Amino acid sequence: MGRKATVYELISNEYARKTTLKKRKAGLLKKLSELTTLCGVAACAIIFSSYDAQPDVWPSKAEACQVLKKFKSSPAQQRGKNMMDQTKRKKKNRELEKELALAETMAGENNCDWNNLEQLKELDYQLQENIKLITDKIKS
Amino acid sequence: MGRKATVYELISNEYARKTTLKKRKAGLLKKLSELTTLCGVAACAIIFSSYDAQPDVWPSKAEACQVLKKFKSSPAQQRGKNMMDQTKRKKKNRELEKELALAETMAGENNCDWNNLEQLKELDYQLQENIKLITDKIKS
DNA sequence: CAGGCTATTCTTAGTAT
DNA sequence: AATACTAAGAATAGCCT
Repeated sequence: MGRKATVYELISNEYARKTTLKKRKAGLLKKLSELTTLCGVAACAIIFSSYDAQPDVWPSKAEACQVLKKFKSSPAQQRGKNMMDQTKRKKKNRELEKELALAETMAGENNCDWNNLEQLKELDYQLQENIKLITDKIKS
Repeated sequence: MGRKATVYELISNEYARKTTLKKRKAGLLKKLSELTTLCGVAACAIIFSSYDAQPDVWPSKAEACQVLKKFKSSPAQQRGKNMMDQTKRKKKNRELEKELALAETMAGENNCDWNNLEQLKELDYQLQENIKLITDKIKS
């Protein structure tokens, strides 16, 4: 009973690996949810597993709404800080390019099958749609 | 010493909130790292906090490389499953549009300041670059 | 294969430096 | 603010059903 010390390498037994993935994925979601609630931040996680064609994306839309409502109801002054920080932020854009490049890394590692490409395109489509939405709101 | 029972709501004290954010962010990163190592999946997390103009993006590029190397070295048959699943996957694309829309949710909740817009644009730029990279690799 | 159990390991709130 | 400590709380590996 109980548990052995965990060895941090790929679990060789497929059933054990799948079970652990399921359990830990749930644990991670809970932690993410707690973090957003306790600290008033917005967060998401994406997991590309071999078992599902589509990545698991968290949080659910409903949870995201809840998190962002709380974010909105927090003192406006706090959120305002970021907007006053644009100059400093712009200077960081070049560094950001390097940091944000998860997808680039995937490409660099030759992990370039159609599945990944489609996922990237889908993400890009979503992003562009939302950029439009936000731009329209700011204009109006 | 030790700890009290945790109440899962926004921590009112700013210092405590910031400290908890730091600790739990580190814990989450560790969990994410363990998950990818133990289960052979690729994963990332993004946290938009009020304290930093830019979101924290995980894993680091170095860690992503390591994860994806392991992913590559896993049996090709397993990765191949996804590629045979394209038809089913395409049917899921409409559902995916709803699931992936974290950014859309942010827009829908009127959380539409320039900071978010710039972040989305930056992400989109990265995605488009990587779509180009992958497309080129597939063509060649 | 999914769900429950529990000993054990792991995480972390509060505190001190 | 960053780091270290530690007891109490939380997550989970291996089992069992």
